[in-house]
Amino acid sequence: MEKINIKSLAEELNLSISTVSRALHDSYEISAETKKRVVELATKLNYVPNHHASSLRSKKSKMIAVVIPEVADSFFAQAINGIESVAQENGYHVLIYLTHESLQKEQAILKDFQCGRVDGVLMSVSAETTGALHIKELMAKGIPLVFFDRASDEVETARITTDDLKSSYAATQHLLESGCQKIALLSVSDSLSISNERMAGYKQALLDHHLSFNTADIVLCTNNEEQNLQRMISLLQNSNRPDGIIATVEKLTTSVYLACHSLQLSIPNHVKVISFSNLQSALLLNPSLTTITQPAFEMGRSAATLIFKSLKNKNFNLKGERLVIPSRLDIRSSTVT
Amino acid sequence: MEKINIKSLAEELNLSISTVSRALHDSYEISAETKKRVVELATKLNYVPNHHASSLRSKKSKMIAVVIPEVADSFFAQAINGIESVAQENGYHVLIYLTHESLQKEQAILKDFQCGRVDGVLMSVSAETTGALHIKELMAKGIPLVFFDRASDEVETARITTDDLKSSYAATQHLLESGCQKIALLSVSDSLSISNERMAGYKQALLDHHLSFNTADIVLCTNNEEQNLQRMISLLQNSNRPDGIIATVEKLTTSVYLACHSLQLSIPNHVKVISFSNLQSALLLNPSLTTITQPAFEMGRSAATLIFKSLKNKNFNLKGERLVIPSRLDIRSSTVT
DNA sequence: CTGTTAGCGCTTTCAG
DNA sequence: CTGAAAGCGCTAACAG
Repeated sequence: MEKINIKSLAEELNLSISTVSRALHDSYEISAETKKRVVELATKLNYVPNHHASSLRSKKSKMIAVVIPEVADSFFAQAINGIESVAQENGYHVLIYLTHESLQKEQAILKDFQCGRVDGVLMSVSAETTGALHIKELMAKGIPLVFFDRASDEVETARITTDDLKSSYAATQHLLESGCQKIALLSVSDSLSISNERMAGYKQALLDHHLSFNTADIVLCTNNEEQNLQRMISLLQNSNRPDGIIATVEKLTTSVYLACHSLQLSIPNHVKVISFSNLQSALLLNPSLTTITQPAFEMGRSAATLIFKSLKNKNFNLKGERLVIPSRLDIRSSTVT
Repeated sequence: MEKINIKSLAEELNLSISTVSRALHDSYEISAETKKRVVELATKLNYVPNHHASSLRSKKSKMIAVVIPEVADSFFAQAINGIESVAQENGYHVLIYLTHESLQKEQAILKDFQCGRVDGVLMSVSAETTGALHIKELMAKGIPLVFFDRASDEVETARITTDDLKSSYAATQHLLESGCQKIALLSVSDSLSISNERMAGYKQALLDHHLSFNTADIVLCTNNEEQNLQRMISLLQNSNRPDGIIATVEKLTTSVYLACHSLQLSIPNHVKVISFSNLQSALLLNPSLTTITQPAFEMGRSAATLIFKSLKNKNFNLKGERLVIPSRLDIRSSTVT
């Protein structure tokens, strides 16, 4: 079977290549008659346009990139769902890149975008990221970028976040009102704005309840599960151990649970736990864990919508965009050993 | 700033375009000296190759597509993680497509690949999929395709699965040995091979325990959560209700839980539940749910590895490849109301 | 070891 | 309303 492209279509129809191209793009300057003939032959011959050629020529790839730390976390899984659904509606394709929280990888990935591989980028920065030159460089090339969840403070562009400060305030308050005396906060970064917000809400709640804030109660965790578990254990086997814990990232909750298990501590009898989270089904199944449920799907949709808006409407400015989508405090309280 | 490409590099260095191209590709027929000069200037000027041009010319996109029903499910989230990690190691890029269990979408997506958008495809077919012409057509164009988890029986190509029959046999057996008299199986499809396997293991276990198998105990669920919940409720409020349930798909577990909750049934006292699943952290936190934990990450890695093997080694035949990665029965048994 | 040349398939002025 | 022609940036014969 001979390969079929607009050239072969043109020959078959005794039209010029450009006419066929225009007809397929439904250009206004082509007669209805011709359009019909072209489209009919195209479908008959099962013509599929070569996207590489059109991208090369038109400088538009019809692709967006999603750059995230990991997709293991169900937050990002759902965010991808939201992003992909909007992309499909807009005829765009979605590339996924995982940084595994490494700045170096993040840089390499963004650098590759400079050649126009994608038309826009949705990004959640890695915990390791401090500088922002790689991001700025990319944007300087005219590629729009939207942050979702984790943003860099050094870059002026749209960001979709949750009400991190408010929700961690609410979480802390809830624990205090449930009788907790000593609340620990588990964090993954001291540079991410999102971590700082969550920390700020926590501190503010303590202050408003006339409690002193103790640096030792903030546990900075890493990407190393083993190590995190050890930290949880030493935190909880301390005679002066916390009776409330807020995990600012879903997966840290596992470490807490494991630590409690090995120390024979009961949740929530000995320790009350609140986790920032997004496990739809699973946490629903779990009777012991109060969660701050983040609107991952909505955040994904919003971020994608914004990118496409800026892609369609060239003079649309992303800089001012700040969308805050509220999360939900889901209180659950059965007992678990 | 003037745009920089291999042509501008060539001019700057007084070399020909092809020499520069070859130098950047580390071709053996270029002197070390020249290579060094080229690479140095390239990095100095921050040269980023235009991937659309090279794809067009070389007919290789260095991209693979992952086509899955949804990513909400943590199985696919982890599979993506596995796939992306292998892709990164091999210098490939990953496109994600969601079919939302719709055959029509699946067809449209695969059709677009025919123009060479991607070099290979990893796929888990949608529950709705019956025919396989769209898949065969794609493969006829020389695009390698590997199934993971959900395969089509009508297509001869590599498939990565778990030991579905064995694990559902084990699950059923476990319930029987725990004293269950009447076990229901929740399924999502009666055409997917994976569903059939799981059903077969279930039936076999019943037979081996000299129990009769009752068609009414197999509940076919859909993509509609509301509807599924209703079915669970009518299943469980029946006087002759099952005392054991196997959910062949993670998210059906939610419906079971909700139904039990509204009917005030305790898990596992009134009903023992086993779920095919892959929630790392969350189910770990859940004390009541025995799971068949699927090796999602490994399956993703294996599928990707296979694709790259076939991409590198053109005469590598995928047809015979059948990789079965064992899942794990994780028994948990605390009580939940 | 290096250069010349001919496109990949498509878009897009510019002419009619 | 349609056609001719010039490339997008890169690769890969082929020639030296």
